[in-house]
Amino acid sequence: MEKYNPQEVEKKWQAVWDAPDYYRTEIDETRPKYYALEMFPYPSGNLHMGHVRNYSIGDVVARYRSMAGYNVLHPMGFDAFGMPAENAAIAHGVKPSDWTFANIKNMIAQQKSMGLAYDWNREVETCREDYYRWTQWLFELFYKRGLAYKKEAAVNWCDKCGTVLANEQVVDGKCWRCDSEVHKKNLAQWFFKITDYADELLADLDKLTGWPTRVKTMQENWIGRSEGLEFSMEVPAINEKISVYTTRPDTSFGVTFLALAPEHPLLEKICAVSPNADAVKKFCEEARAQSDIERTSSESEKKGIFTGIYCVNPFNGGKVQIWVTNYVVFEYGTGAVMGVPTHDERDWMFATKYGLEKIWVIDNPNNPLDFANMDNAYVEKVGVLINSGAFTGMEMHKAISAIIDEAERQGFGKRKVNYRLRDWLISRQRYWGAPIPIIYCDKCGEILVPEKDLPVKLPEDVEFKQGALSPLSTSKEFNECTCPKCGGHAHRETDTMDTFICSSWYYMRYTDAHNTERPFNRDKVNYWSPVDQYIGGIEHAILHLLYSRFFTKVLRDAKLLDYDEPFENLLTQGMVIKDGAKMSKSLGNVVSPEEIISAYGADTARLFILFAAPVERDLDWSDEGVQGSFRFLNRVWRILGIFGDAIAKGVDNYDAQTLTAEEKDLRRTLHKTIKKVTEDIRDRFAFNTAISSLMELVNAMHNFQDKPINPNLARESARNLLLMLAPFVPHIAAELWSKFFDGDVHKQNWAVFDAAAIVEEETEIVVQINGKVRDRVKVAVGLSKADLEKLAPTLPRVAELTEGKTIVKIIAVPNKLINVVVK
RNA sequence: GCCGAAGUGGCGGAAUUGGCAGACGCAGCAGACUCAAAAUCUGCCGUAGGCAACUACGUGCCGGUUCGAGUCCGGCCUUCGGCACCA
Repeated sequence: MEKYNPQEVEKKWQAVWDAPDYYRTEIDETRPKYYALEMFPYPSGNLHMGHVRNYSIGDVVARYRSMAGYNVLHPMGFDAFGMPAENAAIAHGVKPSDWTFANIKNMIAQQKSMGLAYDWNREVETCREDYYRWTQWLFELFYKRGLAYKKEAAVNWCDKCGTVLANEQVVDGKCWRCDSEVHKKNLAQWFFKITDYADELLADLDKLTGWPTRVKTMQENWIGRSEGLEFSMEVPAINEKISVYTTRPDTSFGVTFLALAPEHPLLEKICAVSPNADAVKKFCEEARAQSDIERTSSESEKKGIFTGIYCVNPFNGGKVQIWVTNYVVFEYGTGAVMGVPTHDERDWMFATKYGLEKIWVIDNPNNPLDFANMDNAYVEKVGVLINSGAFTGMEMHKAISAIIDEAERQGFGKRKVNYRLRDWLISRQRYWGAPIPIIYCDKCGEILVPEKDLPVKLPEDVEFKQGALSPLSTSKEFNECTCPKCGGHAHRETDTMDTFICSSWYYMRYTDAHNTERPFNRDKVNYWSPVDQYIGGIEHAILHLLYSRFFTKVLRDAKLLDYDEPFENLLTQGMVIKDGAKMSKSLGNVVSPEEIISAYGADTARLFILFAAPVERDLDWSDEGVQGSFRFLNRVWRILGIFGDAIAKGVDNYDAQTLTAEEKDLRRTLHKTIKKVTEDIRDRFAFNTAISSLMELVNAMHNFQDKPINPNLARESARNLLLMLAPFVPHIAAELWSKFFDGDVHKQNWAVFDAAAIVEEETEIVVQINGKVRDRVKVAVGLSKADLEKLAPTLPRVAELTEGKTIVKIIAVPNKLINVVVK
């Protein structure tokens, strides 16, 4: 047989697979469905190794399921709106659309060079009118359901990107994309009301048994649910009430001060009567001038100023000083916090610094506190109330609900659940995104663009200036319009939508990619969804995965679909690193997929990347490792060449009893491998160990390279080896299959495991003395516990080593081991 | 501080249910083939001692449970990730 030439083989099969309907997928009720999905890429222009890893994993899953009898949906598309296209326009004067479509074309060619089994008929590009039309339609759906609203707020602004950002896009006070510091700006912006779904987004994490706990924990932290009491305190001096939120109502009798955020709206009235008004105003201004990083760091010094005004603790009538502080966050809770120095560390520090009163209200009954000599707050969740009126003597957890009940009975407070999660800011002051379909009429105000007028198309006569507000506002043609209601003068919203909106529903569009009446048909989306296996990077643990869950729940409530969660199982792949660091241009450690594919072929690249590390862990790139994978494929090629004549002579159904002992060993290895590879792919995504067992099988076949082999066994082992290789290395598997077998390897049924083949008459068991391995013996399979116990002392090695000692007991595990315990 | 994950040879990693630690691969060493090289094939390859059979030690650290622990329990250490002035 000629030498393995990957370039030739891969070109040949890619041409076959590129036929228009080769991978066309349709609804088929006769087979179970399986939706395999990799996170669609941003069209940067070139695939990197992270993509290669992502798609290789997805392709194994999809190809395996297809051979295992499932009707598999495996689509691909492009998350095509976004900043880089616009930056290219600013830097090089190219149109963002030209730049994007050229990149997509290039990336599709690269994906095809990997031999991926996608149904390209369903391809989605979010920047095309036939897609963003429905993104706008969905915005309108959210709007009609009261889930899209515009409000003025202090929002996150990135100077470098020239746009606002969602909270999820601010990482450690910096922009997720360009890493420059984000600051607050007051702007009127569009929001999606994700907080309406906070409770369900949290509760349904329990349904996601196929998700890594890490991701679920991250979402749980992000949503940040807490239960407590919200109650109001009278401020007699201005005849107003201030609302406060606490998760520790049991400490309510220990309140000695009230801390307000500098943004608190009642401060204006308080200042009007405060003897200290000028200093308070100055303090607020200074605090608000601080950056977000300074404001929210727990290391920053806690500062405050007394307003000179008091409020009343409704539980005991106590007089409470009102302070303004730099550490209370206005956006969370009510922007006002009750100060209990004795049972909160931060309040203790603050009260100590400013000499405020400390009242102990909880004691530890197991280990009473020495109040006179305490130098810290008591914050353990063990205790009994003291100094707390009618609640004195009550266990603290009981007291929490009793005190809430009392506040509700008296009408000054109520049980309250709070979330850290904020509404999703979706406006962007950028060009290359889906325009928000809103018109502002001079007379009628804010109006949705009528459905028949969608899409609101992106204009081309715009200026891309760095730092300019909303490029769309520079297009007069776009900006000026007439009111769809009264026909009068109106103008358009010039912001576009966050691209995370586009990516929140693309996996639904795949199920019905060419629908011109709706985003997708309900029956089709219900047939294919949820996604059975979603595969992507951990960096989307919160952003994309939380937004998509939110979208699914809203669309369910709008009766567009009938399930609660979009992604049944989630696999988060590790990064591809080299020399201990993420591949990056600045470090000069980038290995380009094109380079590897042209040198060794896509099959080698896929095999190496799947073999070198478990999918969830980071993968260290190794050029020697790649060569090892290439060697293995050559080995496969060679042994099948050697087996060639035998394979041709063999038949598919034969009596395995006619095999020699050595041949039976090979057949046993073969069927053990079928079992292991099947379970590793199906149940564990343990591709590395699946491949290692395929290597062992090939090693076992190699034992016959110089010996005659039973043709039937040669045929059986070659056949199953190729079936198992097919999902991992599709080209070489297809080529070798076509040499020895009929049909298309990828359209065969998956390898069938024969339990009878791995049955052995004898098995080797381990003989231990006091838990240490001292011998191995061959015994009949299934030899009973009692027989093994009887056998043990008769073994020469046991007799030798136990001489002069007493056998205390013998532990026997059939087919595994005997352990002789001696003294 | 809270929550989560991880720690095994020179390296990537395996050991799925408490039962032979180090599968498979990489690197390395030795040999075969070759005029030679590449490719290929064969063997060795945790540490220490020993000519060897073998023995002792060995899965981050300390302790425990068990006939038996990489795996279970208690207490730490280190690394990575998330959240964090959230009341």
